Amino acid sequence: MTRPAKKSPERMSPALLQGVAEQFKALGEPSRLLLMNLLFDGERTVGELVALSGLSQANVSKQLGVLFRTGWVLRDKLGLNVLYRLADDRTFTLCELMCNRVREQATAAADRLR
Amino acid sequence: MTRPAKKSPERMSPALLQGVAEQFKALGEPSRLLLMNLLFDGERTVGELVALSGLSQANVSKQLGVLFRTGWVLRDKLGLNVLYRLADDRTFTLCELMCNRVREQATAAADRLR
DNA sequence: TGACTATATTGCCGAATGGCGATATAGTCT
DNA sequence: AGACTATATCGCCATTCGGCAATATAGTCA
Repeated sequence: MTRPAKKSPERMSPALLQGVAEQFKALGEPSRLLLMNLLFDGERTVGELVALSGLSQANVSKQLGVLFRTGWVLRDKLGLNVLYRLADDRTFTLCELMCNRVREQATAAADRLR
Repeated sequence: MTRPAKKSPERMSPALLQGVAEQFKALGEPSRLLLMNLLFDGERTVGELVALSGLSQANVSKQLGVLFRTGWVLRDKLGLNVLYRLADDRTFTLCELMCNRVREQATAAADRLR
């Protein structure tokens, strides 16, 4: 091995690797991302999210469950309703980062076709 | 609806939603995350990644293909070898963000058990 | 109490996906 | 050319997972 080969910054433990992967995976689904995006506006009940998203009630409830278990959203019971809201400020940073990436890739792909 | 209900900042288009989801999904797998982590040290050939990761050659090649197609890594042929390297500086920011999240969740969970 | 409403859960199915062994491809060396 | 090496791809299997219809749960109201 004659190439530079920087010194390792820090090897991620298998457990951390698994944990981080779960976080990413939770956001790696358009339906869940849509729900997160709707929650950018503020807290919403499940019913509101069903109406706004066009997804089925069962599906919305299921995907919210995933987001809740992975710690991306919080919930409060309010009478019959359940209010969901974003749990982490970093959500905005994250999504902006990814959106920029996707947009850059799109323009790069467009340039490649010229 | 009597709750605040902020004005929508911006609705993500279905295409953007899909694109962002693909980005997240690509990182939502421990094996791929491990490869990315190994590439933090600098560029590596497939063979080196196989040795360092403990994954099979076929699997490493496959997962690198996913990371390449989603734009997370770049590759250069060098004789018989193929050198892979990270394609996006944001990778570091992203992983740090997620790692912090996971660590916070772990300590929070630990506190909850006291 | 019983009727009603909002949400969660269950069972199911089809599609997508990670991993493996085997094989194909492409580049190197003599 | 032929032997060899590094990487990519293929076919397969087992598992995971999104979505749906139906049902269960829990809270409200009269």
